[in-house]
Amino acid sequence: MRERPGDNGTVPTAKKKPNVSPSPERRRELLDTAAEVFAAQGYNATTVRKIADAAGMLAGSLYYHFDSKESMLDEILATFLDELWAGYDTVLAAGLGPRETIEALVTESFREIDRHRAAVAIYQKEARTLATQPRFGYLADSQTKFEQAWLGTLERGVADGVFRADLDIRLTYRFIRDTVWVAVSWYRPGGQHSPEEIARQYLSMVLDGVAVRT
Amino acid sequence: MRERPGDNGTVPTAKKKPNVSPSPERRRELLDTAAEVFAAQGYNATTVRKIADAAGMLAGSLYYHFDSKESMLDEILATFLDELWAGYDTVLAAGLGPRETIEALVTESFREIDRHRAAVAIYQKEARTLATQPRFGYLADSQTKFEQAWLGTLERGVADGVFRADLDIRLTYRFIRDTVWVAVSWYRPGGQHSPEEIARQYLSMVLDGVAVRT
DNA sequence: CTCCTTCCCTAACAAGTGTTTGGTAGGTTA
DNA sequence: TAACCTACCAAACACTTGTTAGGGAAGGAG
Repeated sequence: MRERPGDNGTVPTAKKKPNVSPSPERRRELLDTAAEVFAAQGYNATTVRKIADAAGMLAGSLYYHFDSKESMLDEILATFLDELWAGYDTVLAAGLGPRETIEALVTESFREIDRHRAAVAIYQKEARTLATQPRFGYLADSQTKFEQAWLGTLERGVADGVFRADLDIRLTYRFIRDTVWVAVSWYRPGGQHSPEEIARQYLSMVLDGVAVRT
Repeated sequence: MRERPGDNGTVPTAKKKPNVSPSPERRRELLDTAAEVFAAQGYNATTVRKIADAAGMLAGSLYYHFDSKESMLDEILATFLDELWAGYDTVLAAGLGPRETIEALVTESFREIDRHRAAVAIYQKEARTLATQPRFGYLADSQTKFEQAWLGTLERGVADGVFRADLDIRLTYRFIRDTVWVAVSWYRPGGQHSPEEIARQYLSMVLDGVAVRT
């Protein structure tokens, strides 16, 4: 999906190669709490001291595990997108019909919201501004791939006569995309509806409408 | 709608009563540019120096017109909400049927997005965190009123048999509310679709669905 | 002319920001 | 025991933040 600096072997020109080796498990723990704070307060409003507070340590100690505040955000978003695309690619490779593909993508999306609520919330709030930054270029790449997948499926559905042809298809795309992801603003895991149940009702509204058929 | 400190006559306990009188027109100009920067960068990521840059002046000069950065945000949001509710109340007082009320509310909403794009974008991003702050309590009030208006209309529609009864009505409410307002993330005034045209297509999707009727 | 108001600038302030450096307690290894 | 590694603390750093105080240019009013 993307290249992360430092992932490949020891590069002599690497600026910072820590002479210590923090455990990946602890990193994950800290990233989870950081993601919660980011999601609740917003990235810019979150200070490293707030993250450290939530983790029960001091601000400077975070830099034993991470290069910077930005690299925490980076890792949170990249991890989420990797998992998201693993799910999406599976769906897209299944060779389903247009309607079934849309249904599977929507359901998969709600599962991702359930799994990565904090990361999705951060993505929703910050992606647009971050995508302009070179470091977060993979966000723009993801959006492009996202649009291709959804728009392509919709076009296929129109061609097959299962989706309405009288609608602006880009409008439809943004409509479905947005309706799915904004759910993160109110969805709470462990609520009265499972992700699958929410997906079912969302799909019913999007596909069939909320009005009674006359 | 709300009480703003300093709106009522000269209160002796008022903390800051400027001995100067900046012109309201200039305030509006500055608030418009401030709103653009807030919307583009996010409130917390926006420094007063960036606003001053965009306005062609220095940071300190802003304080001739405004008490604080926060009061700029306050005035931007309050002005927007006042106008929004003027439109909504007109619709709600018109005595329309449920479906027509929803249609009118959605259309009115897109007009507000067209008129107050920046303010709506700020509202979308920051309202949830701001509403907890006492100063921005009117945001929570507005959300309550908002929910009553929309949810009440939907319930009336279900009772009248014009809206489906097999859907979770709160889910439907959030669905419609979100689909309308997230449009601000991509909508640009002067684009190829007028607010009314977008409203028409949105309503067609929400009410009748995107699937072809069989 | 002088006075006054409007509007902005210059220059600084204290608080808070992300980050670095050196140190150290506790456990593991030799 | 000695050497070492992990994970953190304590204290500071350079910088940015919102905000303030005093001053001054421009223009209209008397």
